[in-house]
Amino acid sequence: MTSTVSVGWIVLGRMSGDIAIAVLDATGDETERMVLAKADAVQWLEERESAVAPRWVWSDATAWYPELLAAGVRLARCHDLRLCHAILRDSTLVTAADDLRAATAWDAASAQTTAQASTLFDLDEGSSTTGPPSSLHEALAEFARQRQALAGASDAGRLRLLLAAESAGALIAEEMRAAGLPWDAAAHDAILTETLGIRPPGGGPPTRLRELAERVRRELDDPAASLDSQPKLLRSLHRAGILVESTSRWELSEHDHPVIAPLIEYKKLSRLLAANGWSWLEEWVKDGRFHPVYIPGGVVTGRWASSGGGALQLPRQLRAAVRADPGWALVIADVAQLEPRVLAAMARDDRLAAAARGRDLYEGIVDSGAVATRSQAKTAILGAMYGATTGESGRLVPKLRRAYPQAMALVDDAARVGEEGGVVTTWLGRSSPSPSGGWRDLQLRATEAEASGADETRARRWARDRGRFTRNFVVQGTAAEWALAWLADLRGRLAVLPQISETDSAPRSGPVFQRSPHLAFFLHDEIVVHTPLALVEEVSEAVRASASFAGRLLFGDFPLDFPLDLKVAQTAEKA
DNA sequence: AATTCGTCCTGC
DNA sequence: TCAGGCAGGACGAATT
Repeated sequence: MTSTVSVGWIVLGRMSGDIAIAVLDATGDETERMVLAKADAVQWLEERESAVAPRWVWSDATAWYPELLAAGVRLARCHDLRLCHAILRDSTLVTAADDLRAATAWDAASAQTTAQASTLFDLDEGSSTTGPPSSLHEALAEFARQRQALAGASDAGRLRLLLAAESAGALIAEEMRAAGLPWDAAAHDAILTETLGIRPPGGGPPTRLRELAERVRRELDDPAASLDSQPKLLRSLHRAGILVESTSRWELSEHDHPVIAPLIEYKKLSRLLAANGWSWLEEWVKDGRFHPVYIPGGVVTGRWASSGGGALQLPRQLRAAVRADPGWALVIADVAQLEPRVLAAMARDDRLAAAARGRDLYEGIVDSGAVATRSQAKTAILGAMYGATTGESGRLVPKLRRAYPQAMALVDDAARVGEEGGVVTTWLGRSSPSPSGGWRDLQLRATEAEASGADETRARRWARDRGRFTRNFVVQGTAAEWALAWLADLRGRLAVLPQISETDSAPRSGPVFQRSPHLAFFLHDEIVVHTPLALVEEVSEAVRASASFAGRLLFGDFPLDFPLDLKVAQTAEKA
């Protein structure tokens, strides 16, 4: 993320099994071009990486980096043309984006996403139709378009930070996928057995789950009741006199009937079995690692998405199965109340920043006198960021508006822009999508003289919906940028910590993830680092330093801290 | 038979 | 423990 003086870019492209390479100097002029066989290219890259550490320019990290990682090569910096294209194409900070928008081939999904769907027909051809263009020619053309767009941008500095952070994220996502999250299958199995009961050898539901199902059927006085089909269960409930409209937990719990408690418990357990039961364990945990697929920029706001294994929805209950290797530890850190802190900084709201000083932002709001209790503060803040209008949250938001007018003006403005069909932009320059054609049509129709009342009502509702989206977009998106900066800086700090081969007698060979501290998990505002025990202190310090760096990188000297909740988890030695 | 839709629950 | 934002995954039901 730091600026460099003379090191330029090296652009990579594929050419029928070989690698085509163009070296650009710091001003972007091409100084050298060559074609190398794949095997030679890996060595050449490794040599250039250690000699000059250029910013590697490639079409798509998912198409290039896994192979390099498998060969033991890690790169410090890249420019991911696919991800950067998406940002620049839509950013309101880019004044001339016509050329980028015309280059629609770069709107393609990542090679990896498409490859998963078509492994059966994978012909391993560079010219395949999946992913963005992979030739050197196309990469150079797109890179030129992107630099052109940046040159004319109204706040190129911020956009450059965003592109660097997004690209670093692309590297980190592949590295974390390759490294995996240390996962103790035996511990997971023990949790399942403890919660769900014993699996019958002949198959079928585990004992506790089956007992619960029988109890539910007994209480319903319906021996054949189907508990796994929503409509059928609903009918059974109605027959038993429980007049719910849905089978969701919150509605069930409003009723008083002996079937409710076991039914809710049944649904909870059956959910665990279906989502993260033994078959999940078998499918996703190999050799003590959970290998999720992360998708940087997979969410419109810039948050990461994931694909496969539900990596971002791991139930808290299973966190105990995340265990460091023997002789290693996990450093687990999350940011307390990231989004409201980001909002305070974006809005330069000194009063909200003052409330955020110290550990707990919600207590700070209570201390300022805006609301009476911590839970009210939390409800009010969430309501402010999500656009709540009703209930307790809707009643509390006005109090917040009086206490923190600057912060509230920022989200209120974002909502108004969205309602009017406009586009909002995060701190570093990621813009929200434009409203759909259908949305625009409806708003237009509703303003015409002969518009029906129904149209007007619907138009107003859609407008409010979009307002809530853009209101949340600026905060969630900027929080995602903060988190990316945190990750990217941390990765750099971890890279310069010693490998255990230098302090220990471990073998030098093998994947780099077996020798040094590495990121193992990331979830919006939480990171997990897997590290040799000897480096726990250094890693913890790096995690904190990076958080504070991220705050300064985005918000300069605005007085706001981002306190971490940091834990070290070490696997107990077995005697 | 295959695909899409709806519901519910998990995470932030 | 709902309202109010962003997601993914499972599974049954509806649709083609």
